[in-house]
Amino acid sequence: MGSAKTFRHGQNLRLVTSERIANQEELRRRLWTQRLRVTQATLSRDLQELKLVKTPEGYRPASALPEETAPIPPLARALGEFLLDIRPAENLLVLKTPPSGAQPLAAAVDGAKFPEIAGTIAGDDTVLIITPNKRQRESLQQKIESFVGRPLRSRAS
Amino acid sequence: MGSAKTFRHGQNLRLVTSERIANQEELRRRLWTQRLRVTQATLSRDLQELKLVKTPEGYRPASALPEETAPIPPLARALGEFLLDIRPAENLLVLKTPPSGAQPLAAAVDGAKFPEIAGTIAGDDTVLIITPNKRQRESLQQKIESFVGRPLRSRAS
DNA sequence: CAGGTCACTGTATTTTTATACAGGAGGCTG
DNA sequence: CAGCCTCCTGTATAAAAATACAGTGACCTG
Repeated sequence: MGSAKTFRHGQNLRLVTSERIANQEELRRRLWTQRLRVTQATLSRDLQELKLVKTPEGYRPASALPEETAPIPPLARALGEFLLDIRPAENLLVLKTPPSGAQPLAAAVDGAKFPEIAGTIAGDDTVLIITPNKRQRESLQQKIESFVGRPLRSRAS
Repeated sequence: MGSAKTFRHGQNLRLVTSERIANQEELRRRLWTQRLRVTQATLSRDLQELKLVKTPEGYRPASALPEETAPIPPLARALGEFLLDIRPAENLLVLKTPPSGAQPLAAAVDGAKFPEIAGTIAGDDTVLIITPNKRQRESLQQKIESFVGRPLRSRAS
């Protein structure tokens, strides 16, 4: 079950950026309410891999590191990690992500070079995919949904 | 002897930014070589006061990290402050703002959690709101307009 | 001067985070 | 299939950081 980790990473990112998590134990309890049963040790590793550092105001991305810019994440991985919701709208498809998830997800989607896609626009937590018409949007939506094994939670925003 | 602390703060800052200090104990040892005899507890307090956070690469000023996500302005206030124009377009709603007004306005709109909204994307002076269809856009538009007591005038940007 | 407050710090301890180690699951090769 | 990886994780523990508490000295104020 390799995808559990990436999904959990996405959840870590979402929780940590959306609410104020004081320590790993608290994060563990929040994940617990989502059926995610992991130990503090695992979260310590997760936070390290996500490059999140502890500040008095919670965990923050350790930006401004001269590190290598991550290569475009393969689509499946990016979807697992970032995709929160899919919202169709006529010839458009809106993908919701955790804060700052839109750019990497959009890059991955672009990289996949779907023929249906006319273009994409990424904000902070929203990716807008434009297709020529509703039919093509439906086709694309189906493909994307098939990539995501798990059900998506609709989050009002 | 109140100035000891200030001086030590300066030294902390100098050491921490010029070489890679892995933990408070190491910092304590470096200070020791300068006749500064303090305990780990004091350094813990110092680092907090200096707003230095521990990263895998040593201690860094928290200011180098992404700002605290500003509390989202209540919708009414944000609309009053930023909204210049409302432009409907089929199932889309374009909100114009003064320069750099789009992000805060979009945050406020997001925070209001309108059910009609599939997603928003904010540029610099433009917020694009996507709704599933024209009907919902009309509904949303009406709500937003009702929030704004004053008449809107189109201003070229 | 007595009494009170405040800022600062150390000691001892608790809380939080990191890690050494081992086991399980899956993949690959011969 | 055996043997050998690699990845991921939990348990147990070590390391690091934060803090409760108490003590000290400077500085007021009556």
